[in-house]
Amino acid sequence: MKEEQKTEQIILDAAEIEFLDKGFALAKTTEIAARAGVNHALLHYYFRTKENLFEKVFELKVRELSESLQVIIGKDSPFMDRVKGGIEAHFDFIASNPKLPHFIFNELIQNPRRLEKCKPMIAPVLAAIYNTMKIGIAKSVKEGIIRDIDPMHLMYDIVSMNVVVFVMQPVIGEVIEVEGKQYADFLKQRKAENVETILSRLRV
Amino acid sequence: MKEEQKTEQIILDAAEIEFLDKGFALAKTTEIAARAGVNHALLHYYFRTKENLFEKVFELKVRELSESLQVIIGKDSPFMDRVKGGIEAHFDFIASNPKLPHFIFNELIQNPRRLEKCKPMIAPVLAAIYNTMKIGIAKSVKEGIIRDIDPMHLMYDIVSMNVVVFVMQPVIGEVIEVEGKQYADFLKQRKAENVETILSRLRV
DNA sequence: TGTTTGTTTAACAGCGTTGTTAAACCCTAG
DNA sequence: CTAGGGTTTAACAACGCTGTTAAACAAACA
Repeated sequence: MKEEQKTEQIILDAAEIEFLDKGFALAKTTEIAARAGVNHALLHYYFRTKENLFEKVFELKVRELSESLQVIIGKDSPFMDRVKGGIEAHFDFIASNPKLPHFIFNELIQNPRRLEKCKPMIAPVLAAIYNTMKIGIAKSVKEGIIRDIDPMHLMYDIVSMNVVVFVMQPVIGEVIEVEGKQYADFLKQRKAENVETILSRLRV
Repeated sequence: MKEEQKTEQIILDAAEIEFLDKGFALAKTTEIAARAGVNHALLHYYFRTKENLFEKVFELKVRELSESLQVIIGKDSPFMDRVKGGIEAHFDFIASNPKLPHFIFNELIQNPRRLEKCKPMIAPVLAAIYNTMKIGIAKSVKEGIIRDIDPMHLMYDIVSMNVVVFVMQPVIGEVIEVEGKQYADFLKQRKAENVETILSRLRV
């Protein structure tokens, strides 16, 4: 009987698409209702305000993006393998959520109140990753496996390389014509390139 | 007598600040007028519409960002030096225009019509850089100075590394407390890290 | 059966923003 | 001195979007 989703969830799903696509400012509640195949009065019946609905979507997405960083750490294995695996996992996550990074940062930049609310969600995640990396790096440096590097910079390196290609894709993809299959190939190359670049940076 | 700028330019300057800060959707013409120290009727007297005013600002900024890529090429000198100099120059440009990349991409993503209009401005610049890089790389590979790399990927590598730190700064800077002097130091480190990472990737 | 819950319809109030207009004003170049 | 362009004031029309409301309706359920 509960085969079809509840209406509330249907609206949330529609909202997610709309918000990720246009951002809070340009998204319209009427459009979300339409996309959900539902009357726009009903949307307000469930969520009362646009802000309300947005927050529900946004918090979920912030959590997802935070967790995506955790995969960079990976499980216990030789350091270089862990880094490689971490970069690839992180890349794959962004690849299946290509609009996520730009969306999150855009909303946080444009609305200080939201940023304030999210601090406590983001800070501990960053701290945890930083510490884990620091330990792994220190150990591997002592073993002479890698060059020394500030964990903060390593994080920036990985995130930079993995995120930018997807943020720029909507623009670059229009400027440089590329077919679907070609783009898939390009992404595969890009993933390899990112891994290789970071590993080169680490190799003694 | 022409010591003070013309009103039109004053409005443009105010608009630039406002648009870069909030983006087209959230910027208010009244706010721009106020910031320009000018009546809001006068703004419309000069530019008629918000869209009009925005386009004037936007085209200028797209040109600036495009040109910033050109510095990556640099002048004639040993390849590794050229790359190093290029990365540093590009980094410095973004450092003094930290909001520019996010602004441009955000507007292009959110408004397909604008993207369409900008294609002819962007495409030739990219093509030119691509070709110059391709030649430089081919030559240096033959000389055994660097490993082979697709010019496209090298471009992505450099831009990724240089841009992300500034895009993320408004958020990360809130999450991780950092004083002014410390931030300046961090940027210096970051620039060195970016150069080192790219050069490591290229070294045989 | 009647009650409740979810849903639609349709109309509308309120708000903020953009863009317009008319009138008066001020400065300065001719 | 005066004519014209730049500028202000103040008011307002128009628009689109958010959020509300009342009434009717459908379906599940007691």
